[in-house]
Amino acid sequence: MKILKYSRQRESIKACLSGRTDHPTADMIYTDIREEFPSISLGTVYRNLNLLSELGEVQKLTCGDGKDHFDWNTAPHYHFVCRHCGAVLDLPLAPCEELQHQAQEVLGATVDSHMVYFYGRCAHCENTEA
Amino acid sequence: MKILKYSRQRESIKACLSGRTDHPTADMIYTDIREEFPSISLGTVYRNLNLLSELGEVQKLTCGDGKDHFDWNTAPHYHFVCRHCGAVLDLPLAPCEELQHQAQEVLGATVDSHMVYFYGRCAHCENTEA
DNA sequence: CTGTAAAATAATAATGATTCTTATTATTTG
DNA sequence: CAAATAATAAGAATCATTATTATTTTACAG
Repeated sequence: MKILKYSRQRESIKACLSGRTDHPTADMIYTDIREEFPSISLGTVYRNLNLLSELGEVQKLTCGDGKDHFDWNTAPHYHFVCRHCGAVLDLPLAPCEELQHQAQEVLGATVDSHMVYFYGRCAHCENTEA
Repeated sequence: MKILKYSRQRESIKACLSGRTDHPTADMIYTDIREEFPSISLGTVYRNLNLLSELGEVQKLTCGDGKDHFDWNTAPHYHFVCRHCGAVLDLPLAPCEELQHQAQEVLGATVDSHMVYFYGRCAHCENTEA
């Protein structure tokens, strides 16, 4: 495999992601980082996010809104997606390992991970708008 | 709401989807249907699939491979995605309603559905290639 | 039947997210 | 420091999907 070299841009992406809990998209991270690196390019953000996700330092979420979201927390956990405002929230619930074992049994496949997405209206949207 | 008028193309899309269990993408359905309707357009396939999914006659799956897949079976059930060959399989497991209730409790949100995707290597890939 | 209004279509342009290409810059190492 | 190579910025290219528009179908009333 390829040798990784240090880059300020990659560090900045990591710092950005570790500092937020809102599961930003590549574009949101790009917007954020341009404050510090006005010349960073969106391609760099994408390349590094994919690299980090392959290295297991970051988790990629495909929650169904057409964009990839990124999560600094690589521990298995579930997510909720608000159909109204688009927010992606962490669920303070222990992931069910039993489910994964069941899936493996029933399929005769090797199952190494699973993702759970809940959909609905978040508490905030429930309380503000009709 | 808009009144639906009959269309051979839509019927053909429904027939195609109901006749397969491999959760095809819009493009796969397009390829299939062109045998019967050589002049059908991809936009028509997309428009009808989205229409059917809004009507709840079809389920849209976003399993993380960048394309939407479609499922004739609208009953809640889980899916497995083979990271090697890309196959999307149904899981013969009862979905866990309890999970959804837990999610709702813990979030104070209205949760109306959830999706579960398992990832790994399917039995077929496990047995054929290294 | 025939005319009319609404819906659906084919063709194709447009969009949005993501990936790729290339020339240049930064980091590491001898 | 200088060579080797990874990472970058800029922008072109790609892929999936959605929007536009002129034309064709469908439904239905007279």
